[in-house]
Amino acid sequence: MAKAIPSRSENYSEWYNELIKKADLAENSAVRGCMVIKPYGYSIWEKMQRALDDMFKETGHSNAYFPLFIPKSYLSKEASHVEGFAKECAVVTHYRLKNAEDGSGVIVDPEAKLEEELIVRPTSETVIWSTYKNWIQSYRDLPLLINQWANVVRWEMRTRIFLRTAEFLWQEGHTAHATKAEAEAETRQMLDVYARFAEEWMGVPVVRGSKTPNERFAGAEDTMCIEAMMQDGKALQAGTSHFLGQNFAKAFDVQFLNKANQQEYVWGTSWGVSTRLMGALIMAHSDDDGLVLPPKLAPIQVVIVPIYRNEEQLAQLSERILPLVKDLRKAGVSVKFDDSDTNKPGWKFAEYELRGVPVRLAMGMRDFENGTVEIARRDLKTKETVPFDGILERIQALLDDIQQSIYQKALAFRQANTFKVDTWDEFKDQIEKGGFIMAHWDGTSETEEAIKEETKATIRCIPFDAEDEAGTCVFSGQPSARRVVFARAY
RNA sequence: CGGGGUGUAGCGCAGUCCGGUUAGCGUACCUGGUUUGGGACCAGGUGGUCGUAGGUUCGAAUCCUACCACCCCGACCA
Repeated sequence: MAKAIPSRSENYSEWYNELIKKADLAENSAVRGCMVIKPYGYSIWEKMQRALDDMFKETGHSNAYFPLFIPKSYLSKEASHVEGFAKECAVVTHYRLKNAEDGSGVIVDPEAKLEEELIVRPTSETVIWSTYKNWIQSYRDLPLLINQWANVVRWEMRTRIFLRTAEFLWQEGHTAHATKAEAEAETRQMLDVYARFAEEWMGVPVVRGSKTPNERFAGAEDTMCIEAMMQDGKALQAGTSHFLGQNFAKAFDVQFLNKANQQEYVWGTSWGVSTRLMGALIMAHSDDDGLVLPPKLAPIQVVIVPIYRNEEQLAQLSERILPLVKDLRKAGVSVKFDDSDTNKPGWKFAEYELRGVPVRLAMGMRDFENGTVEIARRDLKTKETVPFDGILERIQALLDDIQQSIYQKALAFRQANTFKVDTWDEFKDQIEKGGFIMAHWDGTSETEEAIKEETKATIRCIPFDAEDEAGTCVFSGQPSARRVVFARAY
């Protein structure tokens, strides 16, 4: 058991960290808070990118690229925006190094100070809206529907691999519209895209809703989000979509001439998901034996392990297996035939389980003679011996089944850990046990902050699907019309 | 950024308190042989700026100072 990882119940965060290292997803770098995403982890991210990018294109968006550096002055143009980000910005002040005169190494050349400092983007609203000003003159230029795949930097005090890193990868959509209604519809449309991606691709059920004013994006009029529950009962914000109103249009003077020949400010949205989704994927499904990946995002969907004593046996097995490999690839299934003789079958079984490969086939001489093959599924750790004939169809059906099954399991977990709570004592008691708490809230920031202060729980969102239900605030006793989701969050 | 902990071979660790042969163990890796249906076995080997930089000392992994990174708790955080 050379590569065993700690159990979830023993130490959840150590389990998370070790799993990421052992499954070869990523590692910490020499730079504080920054990570190296390793090939196996990056290929999962690439699959996420591909699926999301397709969905963005289907909804009419185009990709573009804006600069990494933002002039300092841009950041101050939208008041609440700068307030939200100022404390965590990396700043470029010089553009040249030189050798120290005492030979001690390289130093920043004091003569190469920048006239105006550059901010490494924490998000790109400012640089993009300053560009949109030049691109938009008429209602005919709208809507402007743009996405960019990029890295951003936020100088976080406390980092956690994938969940909160100083530099992370993401996509950020930035759109401009002629009307408020259109921008609002876009905000909701992209949130729904994220929810569909989380549920159908990642197998992670999410709650859709709006943030409270306290938790809103700096510069937005409404922030919608999807919230997922991790296996320790904590919430993870998995994606956000912001209705920006005319805030950035006004800050960067982006106006257009409407059909009636009148100048109007445009309406904006922005929306993003990041490599944090990798953290969500890991924490939602994986177990004490390692990663559990949904087939739609698994870099290797099927691994085939031959069990042989000598070259002749391997040749025989290969002759039967290789056509299957070819057929699987033709059917769009990513498959690895691991005929390496560097490790024994037992080692390979454990290794591919650690890496979360959804389906494993094993074939030895016993199967070869019986015309059978052993098929195992990662999520349930079950295996059975089945006829080799028809295995292709069986694999495809099993991949579909696993995709559904891990979603259903995560959904059942969330349902079992979501509680309606009506008294403050009950609230304090339940929050210690974890999970989502559905409770009434009086709608004030004061109450929200007081609850956070006392319990570390935040309002994750005001869910769209909450039913109207008259009640009283769990903290203040004031009247409330519907329940909101409280939880401790990452 | 405050409190606590850690940093020694690719990985996991001992040694540090109380300075003193050539810095050790497990695993991985290499070679040969035997093995192969759940992380094989035997034998022989390779691999170390002891986190970095200074200092104390005849002598530093060990003592002192500063810095860097990681982990846990807090503050901060869309």
